Amino acid sequence: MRDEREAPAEPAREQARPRLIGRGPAARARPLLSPTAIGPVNRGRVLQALFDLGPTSRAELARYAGVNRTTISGIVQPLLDQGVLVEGAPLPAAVTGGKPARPLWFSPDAAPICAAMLMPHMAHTALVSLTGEIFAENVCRFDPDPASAGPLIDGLADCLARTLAAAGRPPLGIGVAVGGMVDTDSNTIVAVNLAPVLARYPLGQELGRRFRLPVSIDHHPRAMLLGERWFGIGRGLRTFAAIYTGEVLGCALYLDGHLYRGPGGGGGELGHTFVQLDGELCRCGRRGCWETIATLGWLRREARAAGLPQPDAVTSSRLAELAVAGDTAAARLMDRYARNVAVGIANLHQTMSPEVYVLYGDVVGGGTAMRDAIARHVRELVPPRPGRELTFALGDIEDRATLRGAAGLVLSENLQFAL
Amino acid sequence: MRDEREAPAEPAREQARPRLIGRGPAARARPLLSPTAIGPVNRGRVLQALFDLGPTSRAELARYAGVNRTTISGIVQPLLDQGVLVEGAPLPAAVTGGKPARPLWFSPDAAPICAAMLMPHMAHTALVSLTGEIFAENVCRFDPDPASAGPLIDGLADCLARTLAAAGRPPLGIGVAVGGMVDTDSNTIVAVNLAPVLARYPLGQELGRRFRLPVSIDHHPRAMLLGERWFGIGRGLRTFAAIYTGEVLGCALYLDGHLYRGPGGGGGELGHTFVQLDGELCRCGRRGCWETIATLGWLRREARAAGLPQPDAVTSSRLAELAVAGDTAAARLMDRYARNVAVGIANLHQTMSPEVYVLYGDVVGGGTAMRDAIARHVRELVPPRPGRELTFALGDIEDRATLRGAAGLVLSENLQFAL
DNA sequence: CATGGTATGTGCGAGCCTCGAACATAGCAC
DNA sequence: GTGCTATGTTCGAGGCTCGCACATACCATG
Repeated sequence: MRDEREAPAEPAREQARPRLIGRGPAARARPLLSPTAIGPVNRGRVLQALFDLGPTSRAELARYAGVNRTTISGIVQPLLDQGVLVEGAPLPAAVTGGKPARPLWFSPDAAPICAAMLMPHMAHTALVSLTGEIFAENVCRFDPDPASAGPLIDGLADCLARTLAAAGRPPLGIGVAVGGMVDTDSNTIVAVNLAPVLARYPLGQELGRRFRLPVSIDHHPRAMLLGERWFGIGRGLRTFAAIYTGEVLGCALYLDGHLYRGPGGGGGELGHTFVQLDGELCRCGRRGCWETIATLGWLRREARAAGLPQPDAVTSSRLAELAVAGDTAAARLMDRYARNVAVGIANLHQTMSPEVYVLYGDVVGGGTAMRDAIARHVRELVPPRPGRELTFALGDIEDRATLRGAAGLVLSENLQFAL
Repeated sequence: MRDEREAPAEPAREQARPRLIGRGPAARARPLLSPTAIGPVNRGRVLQALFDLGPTSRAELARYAGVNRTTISGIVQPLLDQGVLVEGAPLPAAVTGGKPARPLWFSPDAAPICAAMLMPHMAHTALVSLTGEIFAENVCRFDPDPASAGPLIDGLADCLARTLAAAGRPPLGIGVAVGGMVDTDSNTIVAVNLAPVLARYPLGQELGRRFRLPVSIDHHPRAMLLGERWFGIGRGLRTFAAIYTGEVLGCALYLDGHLYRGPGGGGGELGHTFVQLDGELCRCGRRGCWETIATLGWLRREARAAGLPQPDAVTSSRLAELAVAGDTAAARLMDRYARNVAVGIANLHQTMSPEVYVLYGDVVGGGTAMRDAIARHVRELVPPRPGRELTFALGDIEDRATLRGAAGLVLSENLQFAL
């Protein structure tokens, strides 16, 4: 345990340095800006703006970014020459006249991104174009309970190799969304439930060695969030959250224009926050975690208690069907489930107050009815704050969202120059 | 209510723009960098580094920031000429020889910052030097339950005027820490408990008009956090949290090198997150908020139930005294209180995982015993994450921390060019 | 069909800022 | 005194954006 010091009572400054806490010896300031750094940064920001706006002319981009048109031309021209961008057909001019604008957009022939999801029981790989299309998909299933990480990694690598073979040109990089804890500083898997052999596996390094491409890995809710940020509802938003529901709960945050990764890639482990201190025993050994009331485990126990048919196969999707068919017990259970999910979202909202929540996993099966129920409960559970609104959206189906998210990892690495 | 859309199933891009959610018409990209912008940004970062490191030579700053020595000289020279910085006595050279370094530090004659705290019952103003010293303090008390905002604002303004009269040169600006909700976009008070007349008062604008100085306002936990970031334990940390306890709970977050302010200045309202869904009724009308178990209200009710003397005057400080004196009931209550405080911190930790927590308000009175108890409970309530450590620190006494924090608001405005 | 109006995209020189190399400075050790 | 080391400064080179002027392309009107 590190020493725990108190703020001094004496005038602060004399021995300023010894009082610093928690800084490694290699601590570095945020680097200063240099004229040469401007280029890549601005190129990244222009491309971000393109993602956020869709096909856009140079003049429009200049207005959006608040810079001179010539600046945009200078940034964009090399990208056109390299074939990253293409110039679309001239748009009809506005009624007021003027030279018609030529929108810029990503070339279908630009380098794609190789995306992968790695789950305990399967791997799924694909190429993702800069326009968000998914192609060259490959899937492989793993034996349950493998004795070592080898077979899983080999399976994933085979899948990746097949997918990469379909790429016309070398992709920008490989992004992997992992169904478990990931240390994003070291590109290493920390632990995967149901696949303990993957604990501490240096996945980034290993894939980089095999394929000679930059590799970005992260855990899967964060990847989904980035998929949304680059290709989905998150485009142009400054602050939003992704919530994954199902057997477990997951969460990721986009705050103030940046994916939030806590120290060592922590943060977002909302499933084990307390919502009922003396509640049910959780898998983590504590009582009353959000996971004890907002996962499929809870739902199925309650479905059995309510006498629903096939309680162990109940999902939000099934509940919604039953409710539509007039099963009032199912409708009641669905509402209670929605409220339980809403509790965790409400707590998150009080803590960080993002503007938009994107829901993934099981609750997506419940459709708009489920989404609206969750939204209603969250609004009821959060003290009103005048002028602030809340938006709830249903995310893509799981694999699609995750693959796009894995691609988003690579994009973020390439475009979001930290500064 | 805003419409709530789903991610489309078709290839994403064609009608990209209509799908954007939650963007005002004036949405702007992060601005591009320009050569002229580099100057102020780098100056700000060098000054930040000075705050973080204490008195430091040009060469050391250059190493820390990873830039050429000449660059630092170029940035620092104008600041020396203006009298913001001064060159200290040459430090003895290292054993290995070399020209002795001349550390740079803030001049005692540099422009100070005018800091204020505005609470329902009082105002407290002071000048804060760039070295963190507090002087020219003034205090005024308000009548309870005033009929209008006028007298409160006049009282604050009088206080400010007296403090400003003591300043040798015009201060950098006025920072105000407000004991209530603040909209930092509009520099307006949203609401203050116990002083409803201040609701929606445009404090920033009014003080700017009266004193012709830049004004920054924010709610007081966030100010305290910034005080720590610039003058205290937070120097050089990338991610930490401030937790205020007492009659109410407050919280502020410094994430990845930035103060977190949610949309419209929201976020950090941890007091009304649920920790016991069927718990006590909270002032907010909901049940089981953290505030129902981790404030002085709870503590005093329990003190009465435990038969402690003068239960309505119990504080952490008093509890600690009793416990030291051998009162086991007090010791037990103190531990329960510490655990209740720890619950909210544990939830925050799961959500954002900051490295360091600085505690303010009532629990500071409980001293290291209280801090250690809270630390122990948090560590017990959070699933372990290998390699991550948690640090707990006691903050300054309240007014001091808050005034420095108010000064920190102005510094952040001046130095932390958003970018 | 010619003309004026409007908006887009492109050269060109100016200005800002950092960088590297070379140099002056100031202490230590022998 | 001589060599060594590290700090701080001088100066020219290079990267990037900006404003201005200009070519281009379409509309509306008479």
